[in-house]
Amino acid sequence: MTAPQTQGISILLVDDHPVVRQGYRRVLEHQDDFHVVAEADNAADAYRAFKAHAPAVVVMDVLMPGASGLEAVRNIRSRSSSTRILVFSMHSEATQVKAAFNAGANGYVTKGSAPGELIRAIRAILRGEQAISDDIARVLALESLSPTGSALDQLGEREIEILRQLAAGATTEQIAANLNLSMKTVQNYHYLIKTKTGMRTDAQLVRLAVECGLASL
Amino acid sequence: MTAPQTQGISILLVDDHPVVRQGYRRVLEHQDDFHVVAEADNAADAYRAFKAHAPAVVVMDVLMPGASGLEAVRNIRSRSSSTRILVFSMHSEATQVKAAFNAGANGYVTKGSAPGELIRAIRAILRGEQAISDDIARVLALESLSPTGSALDQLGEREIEILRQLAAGATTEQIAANLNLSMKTVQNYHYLIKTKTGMRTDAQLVRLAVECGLASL
DNA sequence: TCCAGCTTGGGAAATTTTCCCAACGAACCT
DNA sequence: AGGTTCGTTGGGAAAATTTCCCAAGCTGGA
Repeated sequence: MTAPQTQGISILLVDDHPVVRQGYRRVLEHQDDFHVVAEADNAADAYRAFKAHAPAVVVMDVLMPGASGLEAVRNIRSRSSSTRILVFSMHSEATQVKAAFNAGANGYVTKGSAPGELIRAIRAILRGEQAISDDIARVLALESLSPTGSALDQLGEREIEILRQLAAGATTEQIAANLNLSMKTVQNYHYLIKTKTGMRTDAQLVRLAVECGLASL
Repeated sequence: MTAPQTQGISILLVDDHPVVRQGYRRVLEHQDDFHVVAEADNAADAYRAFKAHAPAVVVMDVLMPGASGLEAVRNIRSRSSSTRILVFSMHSEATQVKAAFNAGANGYVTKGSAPGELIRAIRAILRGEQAISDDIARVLALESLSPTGSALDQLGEREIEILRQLAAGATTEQIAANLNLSMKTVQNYHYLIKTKTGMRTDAQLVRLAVECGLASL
């Protein structure tokens, strides 16, 4: 079940854009000891390819249609704790990065990074380190300086779930039905979420939810 | 001011992600007569590179930080009507595609397209045709079948502007101040927009605005 | 045990939403 | 010209929601 080490480092490459995969494949195979053994363009195929090839490293874009890439990261991590998973993404928000590491990623590199950073990150996670690209490091560093963590830290589980559904477009009535609550309770949560987060309009709440990775689109 | 034809087809490649540019460069230069003469990673540099190299074709990602890529398309088009501009984008929404063509693009290909489609599109626009990738064709075809065009088609200018500001997170009061209207008028627009678009919550309005390219994130 | 914090909801005033309506001007058609 | 449509701007009034205060049950920790 562990990856073969005899002929270099086996890599599974996951991205939904063929051209982007070509770019990464080229960058990766420029390293003599790297070998892309499989590609996938969605989360389900990624998991299948992982089981079939048991690669030493999974390089994955978390932004894919259908099932979330983070879902795939979680699945892979639950199956193998030794596989190194490097996430690359368009996003450099701290919440996105944390979500990736929570899901089991070993590294996080933005798509804007230079090719060399990707290589360095892979070598780092192969040594057992955690790797992030320079721009991510800057974002996280700045965030750690600010007294306010993620806006979600101040919210309870129930509040987060209601914020998620609000951002998804659900009405108060639908949320109440979904969670078996009275509309009154949902209204109170709605208000509480706004005051706690300092958002004044529902539109701002949606943007917050998206920033925090609670909602997409 | 026109591109030299003697040594093949000169191409300017614009994308903010270095690795993505590498992927495209590889695909493009696999064609003997294609030659990438310059790259740029933002709208301003793209315009500068265009003026410096006068490429026959500009291949550009419209989704870039800072100034919109569409802005750059407009600038280039206003300077040269003979330059062929191929837009590629993550998005396949009809409104995005129309916006690109309105800005002066000759073709539109999604990043999810196979490399061959990109090549075909470039050859097509070089012949003076308009080119779109298969998935875009499907989206536009379906849209032309449905009686409802884009959700924005049914909205007036003022309504669109108010929707934009709502989605951006502005309060009724702020919008009224921004547009020199009474709050009552803004409220009426807000309601009218919801009924016209069939959206029930403000969160759904935000999602609609994002889908239509009125707002980001 | 007691406190703190999450969860759940009632109550009531303040505010907004909802839908009705009217008026003005511009564009368009005849 | 005259008429019609449509976008824009707002008033009014009932309905609904938001806002804020309060309380009770529950859980986990000091």
